[in-house]
Amino acid sequence: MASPDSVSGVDFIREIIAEDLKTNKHGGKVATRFPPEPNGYLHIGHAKSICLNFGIALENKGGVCHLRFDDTNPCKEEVEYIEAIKRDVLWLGFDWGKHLYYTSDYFEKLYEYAVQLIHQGKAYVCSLSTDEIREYRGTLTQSGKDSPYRTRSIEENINLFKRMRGGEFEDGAHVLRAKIDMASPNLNMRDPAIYRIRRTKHHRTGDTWCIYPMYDFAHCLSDSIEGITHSICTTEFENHRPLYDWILETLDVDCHPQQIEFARLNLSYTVMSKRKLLELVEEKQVSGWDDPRMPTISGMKRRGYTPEAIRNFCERIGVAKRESMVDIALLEHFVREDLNKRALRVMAVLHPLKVVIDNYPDGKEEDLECINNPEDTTMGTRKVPFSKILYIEQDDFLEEPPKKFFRLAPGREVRLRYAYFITCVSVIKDEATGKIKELHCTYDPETRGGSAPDGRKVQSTIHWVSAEHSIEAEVRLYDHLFTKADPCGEKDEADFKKFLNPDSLETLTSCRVEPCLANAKHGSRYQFERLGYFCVDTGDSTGKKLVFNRTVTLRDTWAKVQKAEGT
RNA sequence: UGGGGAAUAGUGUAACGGUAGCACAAGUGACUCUGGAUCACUUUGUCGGGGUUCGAAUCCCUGUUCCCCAGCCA
Repeated sequence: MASPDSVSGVDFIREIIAEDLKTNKHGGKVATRFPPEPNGYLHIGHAKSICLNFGIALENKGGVCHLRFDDTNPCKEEVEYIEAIKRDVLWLGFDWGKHLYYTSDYFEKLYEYAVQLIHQGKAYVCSLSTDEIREYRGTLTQSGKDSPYRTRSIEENINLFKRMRGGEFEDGAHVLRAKIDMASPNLNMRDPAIYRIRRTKHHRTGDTWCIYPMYDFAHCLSDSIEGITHSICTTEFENHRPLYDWILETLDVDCHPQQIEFARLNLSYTVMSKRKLLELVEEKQVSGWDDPRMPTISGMKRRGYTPEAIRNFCERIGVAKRESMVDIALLEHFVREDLNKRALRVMAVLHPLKVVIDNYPDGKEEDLECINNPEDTTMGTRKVPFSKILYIEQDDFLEEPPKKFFRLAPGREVRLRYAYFITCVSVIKDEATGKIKELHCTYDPETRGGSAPDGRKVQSTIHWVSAEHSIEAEVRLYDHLFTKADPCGEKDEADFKKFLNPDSLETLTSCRVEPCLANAKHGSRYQFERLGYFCVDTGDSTGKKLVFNRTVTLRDTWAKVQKAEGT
């Protein structure tokens, strides 16, 4: 029996938060955080987390969400990533306001906490080597054994820890460990390392430090310092929660946030780990982190996806604990849904086929009125030039049309969108190859604008551009990055690259687009009628050479028919 | 018997002892100057086995499967 005020239909995390609010657990406050490590670009999986954390803050009165860079490992982190991450979060539509933090800002405090732990007899300096520590840790089924350094006196530990900070030791010589339980069935509790020596320049603190806190130590305390109420992370950290809680309890801090774990997002036909994505970037399998085929936020942005579409997607997939694989078709659905409402329609011919209108006067040209967006008439109309010689799509003509093919064929009449009805009268082929070179058609002057006064119907409407007036453009067609829905499903982790899709990028260099596109701005999005959504590439498009990225195709029932017939 | 999680249409996610719902995908039809969009309709599901109950996806027992953990990564 559901109580009338029970929260239902929301995810389990929001349910917990609503309950906490009701019981006044955190004094009515809601503070979340998004804590990326600046060691790579953000991807759609991060978008899920961003929407969750910032979304929760937005939904609750007085709620806040901090952006905190978890920069505790100077070996892997770079400022370039920090800037990229900030840009991507903003682009997605979220704002941390004044709440921008860095774990490195807490290094001094964290050091003091570590000293306090030593004083409490709850941490010690261990001088075992990495290999020895591993040996002493035991295995999943066998308990570990105590380090011989576990019994060092507090004074000795303090002295050693100070000298670690002072730079007296080489990397790896010592490590500070929490003194918990080497027999714990949870390996994270077997005296985890909390500080290690790294004589590496940090991108923010420079050479100030040569010891750096580990994630487990830094994260919970950073949350606590910032007054976070709900620390939301992914399920692989579930095993770390006892340690998270142990540190905050042992140190007796005022603020003890609740860690809650949810399942990370997996998307079909792509990979979702910064390590793997970095590998693709470094091996030049893609042009960079913002390659439009990448599942990164910057890649999707360059591809033409909108923040709204991504947010809608994140909302729709929900939040739960079970491992799952979301169909990339769902993401594409939200992209289409959003773009359908807002994208300007234009005509573009990707694979041009020359068409001569035999009975159209030489040298004549006229401007025909076209609707910019039938979904939104406030977007108005534009004039598109028409003339005797046109280009249509090669796919829109078949010399021997199968039964369900409605487009142009010898003797058949179709409509040129917003223009005239035309009838194909002859086909000119290359004598050597047999390839169709051009079509000759006649037009019906009575059908100007696209409708016939006698009311006769045509089976289809095709798009076109005027040969003389259209401009050349390069168009990049993208397909899934991988050929396999789950490229990481193999036994061998490294095998994912076997499934890289060799056809994920097809570059078309002789496309013809409407003249109105001559001054199209970087990133602006269009629907090329009957083809899909495209945007002006921000990287390579110039005034001299227009470059478009295909964001996503239109739903294509003809393609479906063809597939069903096995052609 | 290492420990920690999770199992609901093809996919994802609701239902918190009371009609298994929603979205995508798939299919059918209507409409259409985009084979687009839109609209209507349809197919498909509670991991297995026991039990409690008038009634179980939900509670109990039991089995199975999948994921995570042996970094001085996060």
